[in-house]
Amino acid sequence: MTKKLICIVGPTAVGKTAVGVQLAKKLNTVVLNADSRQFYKEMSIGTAKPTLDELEGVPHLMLDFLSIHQNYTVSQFETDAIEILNQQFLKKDVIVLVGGSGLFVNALCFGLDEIPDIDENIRSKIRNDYQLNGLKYCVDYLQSLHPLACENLDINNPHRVLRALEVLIQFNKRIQDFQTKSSKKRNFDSVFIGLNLPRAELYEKINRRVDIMMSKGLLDEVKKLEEYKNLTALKTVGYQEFYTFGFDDENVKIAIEQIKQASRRYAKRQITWFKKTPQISWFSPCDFNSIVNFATQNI
RNA sequence: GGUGUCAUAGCUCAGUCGGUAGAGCAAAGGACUGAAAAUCCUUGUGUCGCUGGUUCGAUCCCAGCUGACACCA
Repeated sequence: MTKKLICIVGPTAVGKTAVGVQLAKKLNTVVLNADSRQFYKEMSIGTAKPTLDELEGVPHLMLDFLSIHQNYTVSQFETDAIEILNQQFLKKDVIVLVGGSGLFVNALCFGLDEIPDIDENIRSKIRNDYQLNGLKYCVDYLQSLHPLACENLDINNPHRVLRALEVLIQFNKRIQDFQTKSSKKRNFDSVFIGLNLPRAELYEKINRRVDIMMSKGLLDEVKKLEEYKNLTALKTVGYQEFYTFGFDDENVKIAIEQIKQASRRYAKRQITWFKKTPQISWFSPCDFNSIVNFATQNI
Protein backbone atom coordinates (compact mmCIF):
# COMPACT_ATOMS: atom_id res chain seq x y z
CA MET A 1 0.00 0.00 0.00
CA THR A 2 1.29 3.45 -0.89
CA LYS A 3 1.99 5.77 1.99
CA LYS A 4 -0.08 8.96 2.14
CA LEU A 5 0.82 12.53 2.97
CA ILE A 6 -2.28 14.53 3.75
CA CYS A 7 -1.43 18.17 3.09
CA ILE A 8 -3.50 20.81 4.80
CA VAL A 9 -2.88 24.10 3.05
CA GLY A 10 -4.48 27.54 2.87
CA PRO A 11 -4.06 31.14 3.86
CA THR A 12 -2.68 32.36 7.15
CA ALA A 13 -5.05 32.35 10.15
CA VAL A 14 -7.64 30.20 8.40
CA GLY A 15 -7.27 27.48 11.03
CA LYS A 16 -4.86 24.96 9.55
CA THR A 17 -3.12 24.17 12.82
CA ALA A 18 -6.25 23.11 14.67
CA VAL A 19 -7.54 21.01 11.79
CA GLY A 20 -4.12 19.40 11.38
CA VAL A 21 -3.89 18.46 15.05
CA GLN A 22 -7.41 17.05 15.15
CA LEU A 23 -6.91 15.09 11.95
CA ALA A 24 -3.58 13.70 13.15
CA LYS A 25 -5.20 12.57 16.41
CA LYS A 26 -8.01 10.92 14.50
CA LEU A 27 -5.53 9.11 12.27
CA ASN A 28 -3.15 8.42 15.13
CA THR A 29 -0.22 10.02 13.39
CA VAL A 30 2.15 12.98 13.45
CA VAL A 31 2.21 16.43 11.85
CA LEU A 32 4.93 17.72 9.55
CA ASN A 33 5.18 21.51 9.53
CA ALA A 34 5.56 23.40 6.26
CA ASP A 35 5.26 26.96 7.49
CA SER A 36 8.62 28.46 6.66
CA ARG A 37 8.63 30.91 9.57
CA GLN A 38 7.60 28.39 12.21
CA PHE A 39 10.91 26.64 11.67
CA TYR A 40 12.69 29.20 13.79
CA LYS A 41 13.11 28.70 17.53
CA GLU A 42 13.44 32.40 18.27
CA MET A 43 10.19 33.36 16.53
CA SER A 44 7.01 32.05 18.10
CA ILE A 45 4.32 34.60 18.86
CA GLY A 46 4.69 36.51 15.60
CA THR A 47 4.59 33.36 13.50
CA ALA A 48 1.56 31.97 15.32
CA LYS A 49 3.56 28.87 16.11
CA PRO A 50 1.29 26.42 17.95
CA THR A 51 1.80 26.34 21.70
CA LEU A 52 2.35 23.15 23.70
CA ASP A 53 -1.34 23.20 24.63
CA GLU A 54 -2.44 23.55 21.03
CA LEU A 55 -0.29 20.60 19.96
CA GLU A 56 -2.46 18.37 22.19
CA GLY A 57 0.34 15.87 22.45
CA VAL A 58 0.58 15.31 18.71
CA PRO A 59 4.25 15.15 17.68
CA HIS A 60 5.18 17.95 15.27
CA LEU A 61 8.16 17.58 13.00
CA MET A 62 10.18 20.39 11.45
CA LEU A 63 8.70 22.83 13.90
CA ASP A 64 10.91 24.98 16.08
CA PHE A 65 14.09 23.30 14.85
CA LEU A 66 16.20 26.10 13.34
CA SER A 67 17.95 29.20 14.59
CA ILE A 68 17.39 32.48 12.79
CA HIS A 69 21.17 32.55 12.38
CA GLN A 70 21.14 29.51 10.12
CA ASN A 71 20.65 29.98 6.42
CA TYR A 72 17.95 27.66 5.28
CA THR A 73 16.61 27.15 1.78
CA VAL A 74 13.68 25.46 0.12
CA SER A 75 15.92 22.80 -1.32
CA GLN A 76 17.30 21.97 2.11
CA PHE A 77 13.74 21.71 3.30
CA GLU A 78 13.00 19.33 0.48
CA THR A 79 15.92 17.11 1.45
CA ASP A 80 15.27 17.23 5.19
CA ALA A 81 11.53 16.71 4.91
CA ILE A 82 11.92 13.71 2.59
CA GLU A 83 14.34 12.14 5.03
CA ILE A 84 12.02 12.71 7.96
CA LEU A 85 9.05 11.37 6.02
CA ASN A 86 11.00 8.24 5.12
CA GLN A 87 11.69 7.60 8.80
CA GLN A 88 8.13 8.28 9.84
CA PHE A 89 6.62 6.16 7.10
CA LEU A 90 8.43 3.17 8.59
CA LYS A 91 6.00 3.47 11.50
CA LYS A 92 3.01 5.24 9.96
CA ASP A 93 0.96 4.76 6.82
CA VAL A 94 -0.29 8.31 6.78
CA ILE A 95 1.23 11.60 7.87
CA VAL A 96 -0.40 15.01 8.06
CA LEU A 97 1.39 18.03 6.62
CA VAL A 98 0.29 21.49 7.70
CA GLY A 99 1.65 24.54 5.99
CA GLY A 100 1.03 27.83 4.34
CA SER A 101 4.29 28.16 2.43
CA GLY A 102 3.24 27.07 -1.03
CA LEU A 103 6.71 26.79 -2.48
CA PHE A 104 7.82 24.55 0.38
CA VAL A 105 4.80 22.28 0.03
CA ASN A 106 5.44 21.99 -3.70
CA ALA A 107 9.13 21.30 -3.15
CA LEU A 108 8.23 18.40 -0.89
CA CYS A 109 5.36 16.95 -2.92
CA PHE A 110 6.55 17.61 -6.46
CA GLY A 111 10.25 18.35 -6.06
CA LEU A 112 12.58 21.11 -7.18
CA ASP A 113 14.91 20.89 -10.15
CA GLU A 114 18.42 19.96 -9.15
CA ILE A 115 20.70 22.97 -9.16
CA PRO A 116 23.98 22.57 -7.26
CA ASP A 117 24.89 25.07 -4.56
CA ILE A 118 26.36 28.40 -5.52
CA ASP A 119 29.82 29.41 -4.38
CA GLU A 120 29.54 31.89 -1.50
CA ASN A 121 31.99 34.30 -3.15
CA ILE A 122 29.97 34.51 -6.35
CA ARG A 123 26.84 35.00 -4.36
CA SER A 124 28.13 37.82 -2.20
CA LYS A 125 29.80 39.52 -5.14
CA ILE A 126 26.47 39.63 -6.98
CA ARG A 127 24.60 40.97 -3.96
CA ASN A 128 27.26 43.58 -3.61
CA ASP A 129 27.02 44.55 -7.28
CA TYR A 130 23.29 44.92 -6.91
CA GLN A 131 23.63 47.10 -3.81
CA LEU A 132 26.16 49.34 -5.53
CA ASN A 133 24.85 49.51 -9.09
CA GLY A 134 21.20 48.64 -8.96
CA LEU A 135 18.91 46.31 -10.80
CA LYS A 136 19.38 47.62 -14.32
CA TYR A 137 23.11 47.04 -14.09
CA CYS A 138 22.46 43.40 -13.11
CA VAL A 139 20.00 42.89 -15.96
CA ASP A 140 22.49 44.35 -18.46
CA TYR A 141 25.21 42.15 -17.01
CA LEU A 142 22.99 39.09 -17.39
CA GLN A 143 22.20 40.03 -20.97
CA SER A 144 25.89 40.51 -21.78
CA LEU A 145 26.69 37.00 -20.52
CA HIS A 146 24.03 35.27 -22.57
CA PRO A 147 21.79 36.74 -25.28
CA LEU A 148 18.74 34.77 -24.10
CA ALA A 149 19.41 35.12 -20.38
CA CYS A 150 16.33 37.29 -19.86
CA GLU A 151 13.94 35.06 -21.75
CA ASN A 152 11.00 34.16 -19.47
CA LEU A 153 12.66 36.03 -16.64
CA ASP A 154 10.93 38.67 -14.52
CA ILE A 155 13.56 41.36 -14.93
CA ASN A 156 11.76 43.71 -12.55
CA ASN A 157 12.18 41.25 -9.74
CA PRO A 158 15.58 41.55 -8.02
CA HIS A 159 15.36 38.09 -6.44
CA ARG A 160 14.87 36.44 -9.82
CA VAL A 161 17.52 38.48 -11.58
CA LEU A 162 20.16 37.87 -8.91
CA ARG A 163 19.40 34.17 -8.86
CA ALA A 164 19.62 33.96 -12.65
CA LEU A 165 22.94 35.78 -12.51
CA GLU A 166 24.54 33.56 -9.89
CA VAL A 167 23.47 30.41 -11.71
CA LEU A 168 24.72 31.67 -15.06
CA ILE A 169 28.06 32.79 -13.65
CA GLN A 170 28.67 29.61 -11.67
CA PHE A 171 27.59 27.04 -14.26
CA ASN A 172 27.75 29.01 -17.50
CA LYS A 173 24.19 27.80 -18.04
CA ARG A 174 20.91 29.68 -17.80
CA ILE A 175 18.67 28.98 -14.84
CA GLN A 176 15.85 28.40 -17.33
CA ASP A 177 17.82 25.47 -18.70
CA PHE A 178 17.85 23.84 -15.28
CA GLN A 179 14.11 24.17 -14.93
CA THR A 180 12.35 21.13 -16.31
CA LYS A 181 8.91 21.82 -14.83
CA SER A 182 8.55 18.08 -14.30
CA SER A 183 7.48 16.45 -11.06
CA LYS A 184 9.76 14.14 -9.14
CA LYS A 185 8.62 10.66 -8.32
CA ARG A 186 7.90 10.27 -4.62
CA ASN A 187 7.42 7.08 -2.67
CA PHE A 188 4.23 8.48 -1.14
CA ASP A 189 0.99 9.96 -2.50
CA SER A 190 -0.04 13.49 -1.62
CA VAL A 191 -3.65 14.26 -0.78
CA PHE A 192 -4.42 17.97 -0.73
CA ILE A 193 -6.95 19.59 1.56
CA GLY A 194 -7.33 23.32 1.06
CA LEU A 195 -8.87 25.41 3.82
CA ASN A 196 -10.53 28.71 3.04
CA LEU A 197 -13.21 31.09 4.33
CA PRO A 198 -15.20 33.94 2.80
CA ARG A 199 -12.79 36.83 2.40
CA ALA A 200 -14.40 39.13 4.97
CA GLU A 201 -14.43 36.39 7.56
CA LEU A 202 -10.80 35.49 6.91
CA TYR A 203 -9.73 39.12 7.23
CA GLU A 204 -11.64 39.37 10.52
CA LYS A 205 -9.73 36.36 11.82
CA ILE A 206 -6.42 37.81 10.68
CA ASN A 207 -7.07 41.14 12.39
CA ARG A 208 -8.17 39.43 15.58
CA ARG A 209 -5.15 37.17 15.61
CA VAL A 210 -2.77 40.11 15.43
CA ASP A 211 -4.47 41.61 18.50
CA ILE A 212 -4.10 38.27 20.27
CA MET A 213 -0.41 38.18 19.38
CA MET A 214 0.00 41.60 20.98
CA SER A 215 -1.67 40.43 24.16
CA LYS A 216 0.61 37.39 24.21
CA GLY A 217 3.69 39.62 24.21
CA LEU A 218 4.62 40.04 20.57
CA LEU A 219 6.32 43.33 21.34
CA ASP A 220 8.82 41.73 23.72
CA GLU A 221 9.63 38.99 21.24
CA VAL A 222 10.18 41.53 18.48
CA LYS A 223 12.35 43.79 20.67
CA LYS A 224 14.51 40.86 21.72
CA LEU A 225 15.30 40.14 18.07
CA GLU A 226 15.85 43.71 16.94
CA GLU A 227 19.62 43.41 16.65
CA TYR A 228 19.07 40.63 14.09
CA LYS A 229 16.49 42.52 12.07
CA ASN A 230 18.54 42.22 8.89
CA LEU A 231 18.55 38.43 8.90
CA THR A 232 16.35 36.81 6.30
CA ALA A 233 14.25 35.07 8.94
CA LEU A 234 13.27 38.42 10.40
CA LYS A 235 12.02 39.67 7.06
CA THR A 236 8.64 38.56 8.24
CA VAL A 237 5.24 40.11 8.73
CA GLY A 238 4.86 40.98 12.37
CA TYR A 239 8.51 41.86 12.89
CA GLN A 240 9.65 44.17 10.09
CA GLU A 241 6.77 46.57 10.72
CA PHE A 242 8.02 47.34 14.23
CA TYR A 243 11.58 47.77 13.03
CA THR A 244 10.32 50.19 10.41
CA PHE A 245 7.99 52.27 12.57
CA GLY A 246 9.55 51.96 16.02
CA PHE A 247 8.37 51.15 19.50
CA ASP A 248 6.78 54.23 21.00
CA ASP A 249 3.02 54.12 21.54
CA GLU A 250 1.96 56.00 18.44
CA ASN A 251 4.25 53.98 16.19
CA VAL A 252 3.21 50.70 17.73
CA LYS A 253 -0.37 51.50 16.79
CA ILE A 254 0.66 52.22 13.22
CA ALA A 255 2.78 49.07 13.07
CA ILE A 256 -0.13 46.94 14.27
CA GLU A 257 -2.34 48.25 11.47
CA GLN A 258 0.48 47.61 9.01
CA ILE A 259 0.86 44.04 10.28
CA LYS A 260 -2.82 43.40 9.79
CA GLN A 261 -2.70 44.78 6.29
CA ALA A 262 0.45 42.86 5.36
CA SER A 263 -1.08 39.67 6.73
CA ARG A 264 -4.20 40.18 4.62
CA ARG A 265 -2.06 40.69 1.56
CA TYR A 266 -0.02 37.64 2.40
CA ALA A 267 -3.20 35.60 2.74
CA LYS A 268 -4.28 36.83 -0.68
CA ARG A 269 -1.01 35.69 -2.23
CA GLN A 270 -1.31 32.31 -0.58
CA ILE A 271 -4.81 31.89 -1.98
CA THR A 272 -3.56 32.84 -5.46
CA TRP A 273 -0.79 30.28 -5.16
CA PHE A 274 -2.91 27.39 -3.95
CA LYS A 275 -5.74 28.09 -6.39
CA LYS A 276 -3.51 26.96 -9.23
CA THR A 277 -2.86 23.57 -7.69
CA PRO A 278 -5.67 21.52 -9.26
CA GLN A 279 -5.18 18.57 -6.90
CA ILE A 280 -6.53 20.55 -3.94
CA SER A 281 -10.02 19.85 -2.60
CA TRP A 282 -11.37 22.85 -0.74
CA PHE A 283 -13.17 22.88 2.63
CA SER A 284 -14.25 25.29 5.30
CA PRO A 285 -12.11 24.81 8.42
CA CYS A 286 -15.39 24.57 10.38
CA ASP A 287 -16.50 21.54 8.41
CA PHE A 288 -14.28 19.04 10.19
CA ASN A 289 -16.56 16.08 9.48
CA SER A 290 -16.29 16.51 5.73
CA ILE A 291 -12.55 16.89 6.06
CA VAL A 292 -12.26 13.63 8.01
CA ASN A 293 -14.51 11.84 5.53
CA PHE A 294 -12.52 13.09 2.60
CA ALA A 295 -9.24 12.16 4.28
CA THR A 296 -10.31 8.65 5.23
CA GLN A 297 -11.69 7.99 1.77
CA ASN A 298 -8.37 8.93 0.24
CA ILE A 299 -6.00 6.91 2.39
C1' G B 1 -25.94 85.54 14.00
C1' G B 2 -22.11 87.74 10.13
C1' U B 3 -18.03 86.96 6.69
C1' G B 4 -14.85 83.78 4.16
C1' U B 5 -12.94 78.99 2.45
C1' C B 6 -14.03 74.14 1.20
C1' A B 7 -17.43 69.91 -0.56
C1' U B 8 -14.50 65.32 -6.83
C1' A B 9 -12.89 57.37 -6.32
C1' G B 10 -13.16 53.58 0.16
C1' C B 11 -9.22 57.68 2.13
C1' U B 12 -5.97 62.18 1.04
C1' C B 13 -6.18 65.42 -2.79
C1' A B 14 -5.20 67.20 -8.30
C1' G B 15 -7.97 68.98 -12.44
C1' U B 16 -11.35 70.64 -16.19
C1' C B 17 -9.69 78.93 -19.56
C1' G B 18 -17.59 75.28 -19.65
C1' G B 19 -17.36 69.71 -24.02
C1' U B 20 -19.17 64.38 -17.82
C1' A B 21 -12.24 63.61 -14.78
C1' G B 22 -6.78 61.52 -12.60
C1' A B 23 -2.63 60.79 -8.96
C1' G B 24 -0.94 58.60 -4.29
C1' C B 25 -2.69 55.31 -0.67
C1' A B 26 -6.37 51.50 0.20
C1' A B 27 -8.56 47.43 -2.49
C1' A B 28 -8.90 43.56 -6.27
C1' G B 29 -6.59 40.17 -9.76
C1' G B 30 -2.10 37.70 -11.22
C1' A B 31 3.06 35.65 -11.27
C1' C B 32 6.20 32.61 -8.53
C1' U B 33 12.01 26.60 -8.54
C1' G B 34 17.70 27.68 -3.21
C1' A B 35 15.63 35.23 0.36
C1' A B 36 8.97 32.60 -0.51
C1' A B 37 5.34 35.56 5.84
C1' A B 38 10.20 37.14 0.46
C1' U B 39 9.97 39.52 -4.30
C1' C B 40 7.50 41.25 -8.60
C1' C B 41 3.42 42.57 -12.36
C1' U B 42 -1.55 44.41 -13.81
C1' U B 43 -6.14 47.10 -12.77
C1' G B 44 -9.15 53.77 -11.67
C1' U B 45 -17.38 55.13 -13.78
C1' G B 46 -17.04 58.19 -9.62
C1' U B 47 -25.34 60.73 -9.26
C1' C B 48 -17.50 65.74 -9.36
C1' G B 49 -22.70 67.62 -1.81
C1' C B 50 -28.27 68.82 -3.00
C1' U B 51 -31.94 72.00 -5.81
C1' G B 52 -32.61 75.46 -9.37
C1' G B 53 -30.64 79.26 -13.08
C1' U B 54 -27.55 80.85 -17.39
C1' U B 55 -25.80 77.95 -21.73
C1' C B 56 -26.34 74.01 -27.61
C1' G B 57 -23.79 71.84 -23.36
C1' A B 58 -22.38 72.77 -16.16
C1' U B 59 -18.44 68.94 -12.03
C1' C B 60 -16.51 73.99 -13.52
C1' C B 61 -20.15 80.27 -13.96
C1' C B 62 -24.59 82.31 -10.82
C1' A B 63 -28.34 81.77 -6.72
C1' G B 64 -30.35 79.13 -2.75
C1' C B 65 -29.88 74.99 0.56
C1' U B 66 -27.06 71.36 3.51
C1' G B 67 -22.52 70.05 5.89
C1' A B 68 -17.29 70.94 7.51
C1' C B 69 -13.57 74.34 8.86
C1' A B 70 -11.63 79.30 9.94
C1' C B 71 -12.22 84.20 11.46
C1' C B 72 -15.51 88.17 13.36
C1' A B 73 -19.40 89.20 16.80
